[in-house]
Amino acid sequence: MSVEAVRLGVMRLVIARCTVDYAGRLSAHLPSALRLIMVKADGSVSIHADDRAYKPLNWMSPPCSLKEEDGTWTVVNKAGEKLIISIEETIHDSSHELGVDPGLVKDGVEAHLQELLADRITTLGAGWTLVRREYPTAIGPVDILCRDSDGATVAVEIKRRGEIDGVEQLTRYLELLNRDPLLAPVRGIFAAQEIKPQAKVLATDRGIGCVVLDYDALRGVEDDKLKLF
Amino acid sequence: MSVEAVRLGVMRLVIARCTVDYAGRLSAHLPSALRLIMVKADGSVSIHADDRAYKPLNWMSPPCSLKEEDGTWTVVNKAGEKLIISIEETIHDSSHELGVDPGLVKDGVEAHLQELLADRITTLGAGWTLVRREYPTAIGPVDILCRDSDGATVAVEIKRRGEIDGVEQLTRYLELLNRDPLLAPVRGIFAAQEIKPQAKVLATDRGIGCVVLDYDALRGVEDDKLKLF
DNA sequence: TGATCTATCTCGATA
DNA sequence: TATCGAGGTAGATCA
Repeated sequence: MSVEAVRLGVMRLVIARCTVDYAGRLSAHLPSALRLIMVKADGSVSIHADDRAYKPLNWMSPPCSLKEEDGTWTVVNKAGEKLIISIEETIHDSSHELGVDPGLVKDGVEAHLQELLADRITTLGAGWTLVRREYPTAIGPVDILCRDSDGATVAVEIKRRGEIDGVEQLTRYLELLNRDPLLAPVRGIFAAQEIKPQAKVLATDRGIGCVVLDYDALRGVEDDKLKLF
Repeated sequence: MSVEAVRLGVMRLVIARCTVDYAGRLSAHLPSALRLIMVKADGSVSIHADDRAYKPLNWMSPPCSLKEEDGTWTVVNKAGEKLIISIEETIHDSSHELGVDPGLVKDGVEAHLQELLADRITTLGAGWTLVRREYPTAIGPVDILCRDSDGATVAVEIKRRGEIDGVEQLTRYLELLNRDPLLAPVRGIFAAQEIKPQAKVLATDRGIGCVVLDYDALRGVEDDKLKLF
């Protein structure tokens, strides 16, 4: 296997005493200390201290290129951001071929909530009917457009966590939809797994209804429904 | 050194073929593959594939506890979130004592922008004067309150990147401030290093002025000023 | 402890 | 390519 292939195909783990400077969207400096330097197969570089699971102390996202010279590593990307690592002492240096990761399978995000609620629109009220999901408007799609038991139009904004900007977003949709004589009057429902107090106050103040969604209950209803067939 | 001290004091790097399941705020599953498992001194655990510098495939933030049993690692936190790692084959396993990191020194964030602009408020217009930074209101502090050359009150909202929710925020401040007869009429300025088109459209539509800040120029002015003394 | 806000946010979808 | 929105956002700050 060529050197190039090796450089592109492995994860390299270096434990070293180093200083690091980042110059890009901001300037940042790390004083000398022992850290983990991780170079991945895609060329990305990250520097970890011995705490925090998620965020590296410093990093450079791919695509970027690494030049190694006399214990000074220079990582640059297309935008001209620069990460300079000065290695003072290397404690450990190993490389490992991992191959391509099959990737993550997720469940329980907003898109799924939208599907579930659209399929079970009567959760919002008996006799309610779905007009459509992702109802298009000039300023973006409304999550769900439906009609209540009286045939009045209702716009539903769905969030996993309901905060103030979600209410603002729905307010803009309602303003726009209410200009359409075929739809008006349109009222709003703000639906989320969790609604922050400030968001609830603002929504209520604007005549927007709030609904807290129970993901497991919605899914349970779905499962029950599936069992019937 | 006791076993407990070792477990608490080192970073452990394991390269292993594993499957991972996370159950918590959502459910997620990683099929079998070779990955890096990193256990840090604070007890946090992260799982990395051989790409992307910043974000792990899966993780558990501290504080959390790890139980190791028959190749099954179970990481739980106080909220009841769970990360289950099933190790099938271990390729590498090393531990390294790093010590406490001295931490990152940063420059160029929003707080600094606010200081700079407050110190150089005439950047917004000749004859403008600062009333105060972090002007308190019932719904939170206004970044900068100042007066233009005619003595009219101006509220300034500062962001590094100006997006639509920043305009909404300033709008709420203006609505409130304009109820105060000692201040009214108050107009708004939306100031940011970069203003997104949608934010600019919304601001303009609401009679809010937009100013793009040049961080280096602001700092340069400061530096020049400092040189005079 | 809870609420709010920033971030070198990252990352993906989309126009 | 630029923009927009979601995220197991995480992490910090302040009440």
